Amino acid sequence: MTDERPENDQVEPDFAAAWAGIGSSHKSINMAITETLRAAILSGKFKAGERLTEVGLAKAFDVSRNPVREALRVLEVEGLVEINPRKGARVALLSVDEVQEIIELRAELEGMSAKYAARRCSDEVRANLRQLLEEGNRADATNDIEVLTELNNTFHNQIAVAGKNRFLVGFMKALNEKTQWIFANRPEPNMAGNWKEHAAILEAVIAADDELASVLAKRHVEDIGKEIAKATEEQER
Amino acid sequence: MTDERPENDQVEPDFAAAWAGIGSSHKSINMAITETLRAAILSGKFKAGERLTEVGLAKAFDVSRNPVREALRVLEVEGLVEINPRKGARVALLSVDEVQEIIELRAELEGMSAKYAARRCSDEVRANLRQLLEEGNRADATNDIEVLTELNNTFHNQIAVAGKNRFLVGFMKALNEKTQWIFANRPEPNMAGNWKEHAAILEAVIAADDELASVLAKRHVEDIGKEIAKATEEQER
DNA sequence: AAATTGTCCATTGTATACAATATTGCAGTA
DNA sequence: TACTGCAATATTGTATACAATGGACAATTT
Repeated sequence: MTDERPENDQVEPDFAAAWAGIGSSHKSINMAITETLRAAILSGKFKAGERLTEVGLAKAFDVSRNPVREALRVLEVEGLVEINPRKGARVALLSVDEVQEIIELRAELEGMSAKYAARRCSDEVRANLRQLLEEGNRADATNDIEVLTELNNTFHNQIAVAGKNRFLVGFMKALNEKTQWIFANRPEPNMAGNWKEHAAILEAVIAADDELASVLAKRHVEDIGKEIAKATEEQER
Repeated sequence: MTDERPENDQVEPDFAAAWAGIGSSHKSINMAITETLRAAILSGKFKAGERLTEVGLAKAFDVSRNPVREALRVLEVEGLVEINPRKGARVALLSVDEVQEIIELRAELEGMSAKYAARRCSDEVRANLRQLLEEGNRADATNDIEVLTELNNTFHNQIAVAGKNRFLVGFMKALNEKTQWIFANRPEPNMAGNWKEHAAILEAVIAADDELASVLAKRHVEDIGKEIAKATEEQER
């Protein structure tokens, strides 16, 4: 090719503007559909195994089939959709074994994240975690469920990010989404005492006690797994 | 009617034939393109950061842009391609930090896999691992590089599968691919003694010594990381 | 009745067409 | 020279069209 491209072609590192979609780069339809579909699946709006026809979705979104197809391909890679060539797409199914495997892996990764976070978080991140801890304690004291579930999510994300491994963050995000999905397809489990565990982990991370943070985080996810198992059993009856 | 399809209706593993459209009733073009592109990127046929225009690829494959677009979306989720809305796709870049993070995470996951494999592998799997060990030892003794690199790949996969966690297998596959990619973009590192480490891990797994297997596997990947670091340094000069 | 075949319809796979946006090249100006 | 404005071009985003496949079901055969 004649065209030798200069290497300093990087995207402007102004995240805020890019994120807000202010500049020229607004979201394309296929991305919007991907996000909407993902949210719909994770929240249980589509039943597991339900068929997802391209025309059906295209009509629902009032777009052509192409953006829908692209979204489905993406969601397939993410494991939320299952595509059989020339047969179509369905919402993926999670077997009981797979649920266990998700929890098992998440427990390990969450422990790893907490370990790294305890070792690596800067003073600034530490301050953020402290603030998160206090907010959570307040919400827990007043039993503000709404705020608590919100803080629960930010908790897991902050720990992961503080661990400073982008790929670990990505994997954890995927597994967290799947956990959310599992919950959406089961009777609401008992989340009482959940924040107490989060608080203990946060304190360990803030204190830079990597070993304790790791053990607590791992056990925390295993506890979640037990709740899921219990909920699953009850569902079977 | 006129053309009776041959009874041996299996998917022909010969990519050329499938590409020619002979067995086109099974593999769709977008999948074939995804695989071809993935292999091309991982093997370094495309330079990191290189632009991937839809029309360019479509012409190269002699297809329309749609299958190419779908392939690019998939590869983006896998982290091999970077798409900027309305600007196009390029081969993703791995920073030095990201390379380190990949190795760090791979080391942990490989250790985890080995641990699980040692605990869980059935007698049948154990027998397979024994066979793999012997084959590898033979190839190592005769210094058969070709066979060794092949066995290296099967080694990592077998350990992962023996760990009996599908999601762990998936994550490891992604990280292994990225490692392969890293190697493709750097001077060939020194792989001598590589099989020796594999053999030690296999022996530990076969002996159901989970702790040893875990430590050895983790260290093995860390050694690979050191080789990469060394190769990177040399490249900088 | 069971198995087989043929036909229709729903759906996916791919190509083409057009619209929207980004990039490039260049004329004109200070 | 350096720079701005603007047209020309390249490229992506989306819609539509058509071909190919698969499944359901009636008609036919055994």
